[in-house]
Amino acid sequence: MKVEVLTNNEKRDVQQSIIAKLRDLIEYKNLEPGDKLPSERMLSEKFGVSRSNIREAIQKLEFYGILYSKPQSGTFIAEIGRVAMSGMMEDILGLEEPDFKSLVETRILLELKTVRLAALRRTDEDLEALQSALNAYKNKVLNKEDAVEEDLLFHLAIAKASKNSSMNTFMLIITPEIITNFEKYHVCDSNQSFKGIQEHEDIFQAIKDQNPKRAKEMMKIHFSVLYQYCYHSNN
Amino acid sequence: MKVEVLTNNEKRDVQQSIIAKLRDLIEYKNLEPGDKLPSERMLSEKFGVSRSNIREAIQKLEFYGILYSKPQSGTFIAEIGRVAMSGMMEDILGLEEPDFKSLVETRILLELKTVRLAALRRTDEDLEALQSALNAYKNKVLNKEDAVEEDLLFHLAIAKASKNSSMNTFMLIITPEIITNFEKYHVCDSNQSFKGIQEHEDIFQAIKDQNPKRAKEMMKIHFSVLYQYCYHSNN
DNA sequence: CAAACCAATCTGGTTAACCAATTTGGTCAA
DNA sequence: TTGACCAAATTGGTTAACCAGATTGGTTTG
Repeated sequence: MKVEVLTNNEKRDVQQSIIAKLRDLIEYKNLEPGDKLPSERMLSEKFGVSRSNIREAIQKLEFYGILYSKPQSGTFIAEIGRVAMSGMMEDILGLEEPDFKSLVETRILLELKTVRLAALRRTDEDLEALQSALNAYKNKVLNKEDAVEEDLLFHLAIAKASKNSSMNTFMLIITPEIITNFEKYHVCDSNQSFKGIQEHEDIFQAIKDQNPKRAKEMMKIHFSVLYQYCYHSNN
Repeated sequence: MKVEVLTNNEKRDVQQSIIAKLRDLIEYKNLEPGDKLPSERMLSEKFGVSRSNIREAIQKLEFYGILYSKPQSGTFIAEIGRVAMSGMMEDILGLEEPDFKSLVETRILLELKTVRLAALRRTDEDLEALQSALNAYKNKVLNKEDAVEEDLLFHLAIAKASKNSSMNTFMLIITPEIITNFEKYHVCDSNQSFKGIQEHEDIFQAIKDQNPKRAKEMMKIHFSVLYQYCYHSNN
């Protein structure tokens, strides 16, 4: 068979079309929660794509909890109901790549919460991790070096101390995108300033004092520059 | 070669150990951003695991933006710096499966924001989608049928109207988990009540009126039961 | 007649073979 | 000496073959 190399975008389109076909199939066959999907081989033949493509599409739907696979048995529709499944598939198909504004907006939302939770729930261990992350950041800034990474690790340490694994995961997901865009748009320049040190120390102190309100307040100040960028830029 | 069938947990452990080994390798070899990783074949031999396992681990690190693969060329370390990379890998290794409390906490946080953004940014199209989701929900409740799915789709429609693709994605990620747990712990019983209809209509009206403050307020009321469950239960 | 049993078949998961684009090291001509 | 050029090796991606467990339909046995 002719093998062709696809770009990432083409690959995504193929996957999206498979998901759409799966949705149609489920609708057409009136498959209900718990029902078994046709085998991967059959689907690959029916849709005219490779089994790998089918598997990847199924894995994506498994990630969103819509399907689940049992080894040596089959792939099944999760117990979330036909209506919800159909609607969710539609949403997944309509998902766009997040733009920078969405990322920043989400980061601010998450961090104003994680810092509050961290102040409430931090253990002494968390405090040590935060302290060392803060020190690493300070050293870099005082040496006038680029400190974006250390800045970021401090914020991730806060997410970890929040004891909320969902938010922690989401922070990890958006973080690299944020870094890339920061470097692209040179948003981070202000973070190299000495002002950042004081803000970070204020946040750390509030978490140490277990003062959630002040922690959130200090984080808000820390984000004020970002806020402006997010809501007054044309990007 | 002997083929063995692994459980999901065993598979996860293998992947985690590969990620840890990759971290050690990068540390040991002092690989920097932009550097090329050894080839998949070499790594699979070095670590004593199959190439598939290596590929999956690499794909996970690609998902978090730590690595990137160029076809017919190699896998490279992303431009996020050694320190950030090492720290993020550590965080990824330490990630736990989200507990129900984390999920609910995150959902509330997200939805109080998306409903506000939806009120600010909704188009007439969004309004139509919201209206039809609301109608589907009302019909189900009035027929005394289970309406968890329709409830959920209404909330997803709000996320979509918020025009923030990150939050929309995150809502889609946590939604199935939430449903599953709702059914397990029977949290949703209250949603079948007629009270839910009024609350949903209030939220819808606030979005229609483009009144973000009221929209958030109404959502808060809608979540008050959930709030209690989240912060006063022992689970 | 029902239940236990068994072999053929089907399934998702895994491994191995293959493909084409890219690197790379060396060669040869200008 | 240098730069264009080429063929062989390397690489991630893709396809095909294979594996062991699960399912299933029919058969046998009590």
